[in-house]
Amino acid sequence: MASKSDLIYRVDCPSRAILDQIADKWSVLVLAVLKEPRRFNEIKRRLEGITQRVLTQTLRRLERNGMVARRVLPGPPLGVEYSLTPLGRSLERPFGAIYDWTIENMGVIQAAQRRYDRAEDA
Amino acid sequence: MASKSDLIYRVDCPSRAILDQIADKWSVLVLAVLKEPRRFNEIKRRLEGITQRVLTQTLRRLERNGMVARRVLPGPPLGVEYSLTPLGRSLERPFGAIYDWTIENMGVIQAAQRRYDRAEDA
DNA sequence: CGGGATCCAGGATGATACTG
DNA sequence: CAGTATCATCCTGGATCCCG
Repeated sequence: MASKSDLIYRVDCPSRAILDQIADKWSVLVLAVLKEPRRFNEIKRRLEGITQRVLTQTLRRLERNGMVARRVLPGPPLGVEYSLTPLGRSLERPFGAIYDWTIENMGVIQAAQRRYDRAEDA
Repeated sequence: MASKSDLIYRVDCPSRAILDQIADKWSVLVLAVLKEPRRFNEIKRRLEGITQRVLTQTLRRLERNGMVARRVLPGPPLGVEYSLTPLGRSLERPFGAIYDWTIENMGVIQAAQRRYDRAEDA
């Protein structure tokens, strides 16, 4: 009875690789910040807690995936502006839904965590 | 000019902690599998590539966050069934949107990646 | 069947220093 | 300003063995 079709989410499905790329917290937040085009340090300042290294990596990954465009501003002084591509903009809605869900359900989740942790102690 | 409000996504906002909890690929896939209640090894079989350790951790985390319910089946033989709570079910829509987006845009993304990688070589 | 405990290696991360 | 390079560290995940 255990046929091949039991395996719904196969490892070799490209969607799995893509999920790996986008399903992380910083991508959600970076995409949110880039609703308007911004420069590197602008993004960094708005995402309290991110390090320059991780921000660079995240932006590179998003750029490679075609979700973010990188544009060097005619200088000096040096400047680089990041913005959403059409593909990146198409992610705004689903990612926004996640973020909104998070905000809406913060209270419920924190209550659940307290309940769980209390039960653990016993 | 650089006021405190520039900092949209503060580290101390609980939503950031919650995003940490849910924004990973396995949560998306586990929640998808649990559209119907399933037992541990059923889930594991359907999520090709996940190890038992990681699946356990993911389920525990989802349980702690109040998104998944764990129920020990009257045995023997032993059995444990996992199912979505109402909170978990409320995540189906936004997570499903992410998954659908992934499927729809696989081709575009892979093309972008090839383009990027080719440009890198040069 | 459904895990818990342990060990171990590799990748991610933070801090720091340097550069065009 | 917008990164790259390096190093020490930490944490995750894989593999394995065991138990009720």
